[in-house]
Amino acid sequence: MSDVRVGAVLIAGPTASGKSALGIRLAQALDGVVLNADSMQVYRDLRVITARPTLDEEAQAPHRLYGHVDAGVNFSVGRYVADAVQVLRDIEGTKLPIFVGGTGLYFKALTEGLSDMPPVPEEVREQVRRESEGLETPELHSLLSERDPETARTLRPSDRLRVQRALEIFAATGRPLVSFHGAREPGLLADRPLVKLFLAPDRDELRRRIDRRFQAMMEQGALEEVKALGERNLDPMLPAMRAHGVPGLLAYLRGEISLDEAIAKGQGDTRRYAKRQFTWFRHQLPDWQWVEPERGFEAVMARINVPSDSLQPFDRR
RNA sequence: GCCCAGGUAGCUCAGUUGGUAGAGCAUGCGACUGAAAAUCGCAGUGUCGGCGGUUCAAUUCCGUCCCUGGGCA
Repeated sequence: MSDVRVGAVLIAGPTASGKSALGIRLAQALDGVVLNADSMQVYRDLRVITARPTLDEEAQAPHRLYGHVDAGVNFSVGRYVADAVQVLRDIEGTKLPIFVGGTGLYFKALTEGLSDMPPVPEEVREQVRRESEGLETPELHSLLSERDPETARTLRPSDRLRVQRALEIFAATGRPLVSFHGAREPGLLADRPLVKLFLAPDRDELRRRIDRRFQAMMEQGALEEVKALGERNLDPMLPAMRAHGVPGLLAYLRGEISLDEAIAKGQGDTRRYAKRQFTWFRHQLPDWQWVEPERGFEAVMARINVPSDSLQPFDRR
């Protein structure tokens, strides 16, 4: 019987590819816990608009790292990994971790690790942000060139977010961002046998599903959810405020665009994102197994190779 | 029926004082180390509404027809 040597199952794929349902099914079949690996489904305030599992779905299998963060928090990969460490510690030896999500960077951090960089204090972030206000991105880049030419050379002068991040790290540590690169901490899951699956639906079909799903979200109360979020008057730069659908629906609530335009924007943002997800996984995580979504379950079971009547014991080393 | 304004990339439009055309968006491809559902780079495409005429040369000028929008009747 089962001398299963699987430390974790990782399920990725573009939005609307059926990952969540597969996660639940696998958790039930393998006595596992579904761990979120999606940068937006962590936010408490957003459930409908991020297609986070419903209460009903969460009741069908243990779920962790879903909706555990306030929308006012500037969450990040670093924090995500820290949270994942905790959860993994909790369930170690009792349940099989099944990571499910669409955020490639989170999966990469989990499997390949991040460089050890000190967190940037909030004051420093604020200071850098205040300094960049009103400055064009290329001007920001020249600023970086003066302080940290080494990192500046590696960045496009138009890439505002990365330029800003480099400025923050330099302000916080006095060291070039790139000086931290190279050595990575070992990934949280680095030493375990993993089953890594990317659900790859047909593009045209995916596009249709994305559009349909957005409509369904509207019927399920997406607008009310976004309205409540808007009433918190959070900084529009916060990640949660950027979730697909949120900017458009907020603009609609402010009377700036029509509801149809807001919906079209949400759908378009999601479609373009799905395309980037294909690119990310194809090149950044090339060793993942790509399967059609319908074949996800059997693909995992085949790799795990457990007789279906004795799914219990796992050797997780 | 008459008058006016239009018909150019998948969409919205710019342009060529006559030498076969371009931006944004969309699409495709790509980059990616603490905002990653973010941020950013590259690329393609056109019977320039149809048919005639003038011209060495017409998407551009002329004629005519068709279509769309507005106005008048």
